[in-house]
Amino acid sequence: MGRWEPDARGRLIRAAMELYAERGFDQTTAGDIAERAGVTERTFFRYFPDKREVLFDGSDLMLKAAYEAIADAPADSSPLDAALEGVVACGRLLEDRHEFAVRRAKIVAATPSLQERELLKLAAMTDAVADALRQRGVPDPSASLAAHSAITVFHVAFVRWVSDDDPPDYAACVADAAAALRALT
Amino acid sequence: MGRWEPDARGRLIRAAMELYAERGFDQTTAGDIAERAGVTERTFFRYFPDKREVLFDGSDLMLKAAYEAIADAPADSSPLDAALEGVVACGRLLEDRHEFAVRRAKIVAATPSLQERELLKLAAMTDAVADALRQRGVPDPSASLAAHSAITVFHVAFVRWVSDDDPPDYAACVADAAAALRALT
DNA sequence: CTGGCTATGTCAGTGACTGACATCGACGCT
DNA sequence: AGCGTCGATGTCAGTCACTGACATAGCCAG
Repeated sequence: MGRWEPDARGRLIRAAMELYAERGFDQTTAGDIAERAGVTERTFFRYFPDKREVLFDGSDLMLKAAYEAIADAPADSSPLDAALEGVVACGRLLEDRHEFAVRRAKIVAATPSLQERELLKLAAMTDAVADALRQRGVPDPSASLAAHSAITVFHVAFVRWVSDDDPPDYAACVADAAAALRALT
Repeated sequence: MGRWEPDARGRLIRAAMELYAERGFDQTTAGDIAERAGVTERTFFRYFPDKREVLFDGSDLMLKAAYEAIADAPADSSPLDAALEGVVACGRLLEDRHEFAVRRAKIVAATPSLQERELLKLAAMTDAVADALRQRGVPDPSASLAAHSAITVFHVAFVRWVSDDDPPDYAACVADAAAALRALT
């Protein structure tokens, strides 16, 4: 593998999480992270296109999971129900990592620049969900609106899941949020 | 006023729009914008905290407009209806400036980094709407979900308003999107 | 016409990111 | 064992976003 220890990527992610939590995102330089991970700043930027992306490593996995879950949803599901299947599938990727998610969420909440990136990832998920719905024959603007609604549910459920002191499981948060959404209209 | 011509801020905004459209956001330096506006790079950063913000000048006006419209909504409106009043109020700030909005939207669509900022502004609007709803006594998670739904409507309506060749008025786009949203459930 | 206030200019510095090039270490081939 | 290749890393120099400290120019009040 590499020149020294294996898993430079993993070491960089852990080092970044530690440093962002200890002194804050803005007070951490790329060089700091690299040093703690035992590599060079240049190597950091070979693994991650920028300082923020290091906190969003598995996000493309969630995209795929959502897309596939929607493709596999029962043919007679409503657009919103199908989209919510995607959200639930994403949730399964999170269940095991509650503590990690909480630590990460605190860092993101403290830094507008990281919130921007998080919102961009959510927008990418929205697009993926909308595409998956169109693939099932759902026309616009229903596809787009159902996608936005599903991601809203995902978002609201996620916020509750990481901020509640006594964490219910993520699927329950999603179910509650979805029910509350339907109650709105 | 200033040392030379008045309205440095306006000149900077116009210069930035031109340059971003001509060569793209990434190919434009802050110095380029300042030069075209007849000031120094340093002065640019006195008016705007960063290169992106120059495209989001009136966004806090929309925040206030939304908040106040929701506060003034009829007491018996449903949370979602009240939130949509806020969206309609924002729309009134846009009606006159369709051409500007289209040019701006093209620039934003071409640049992920600007999309991030736009999403952050939408998130700020979501928070403002949710606050306004809570002020009316709407409890969470309904306030949050209604706010997200209203901003979804705003967003979907806006995208249609700036991409349709034959632009209907913004209020109509909002009404259509809201109706489609209700039809989802 | 003088002192103060505000918008601007100047300058030096930090840090994110990039491209070009050198080097190291593992692995396969002979 | 010796050799060549290749991918991961290091080194270096450069651009540009952004910031703090300080100088200066026009304006207005007295």
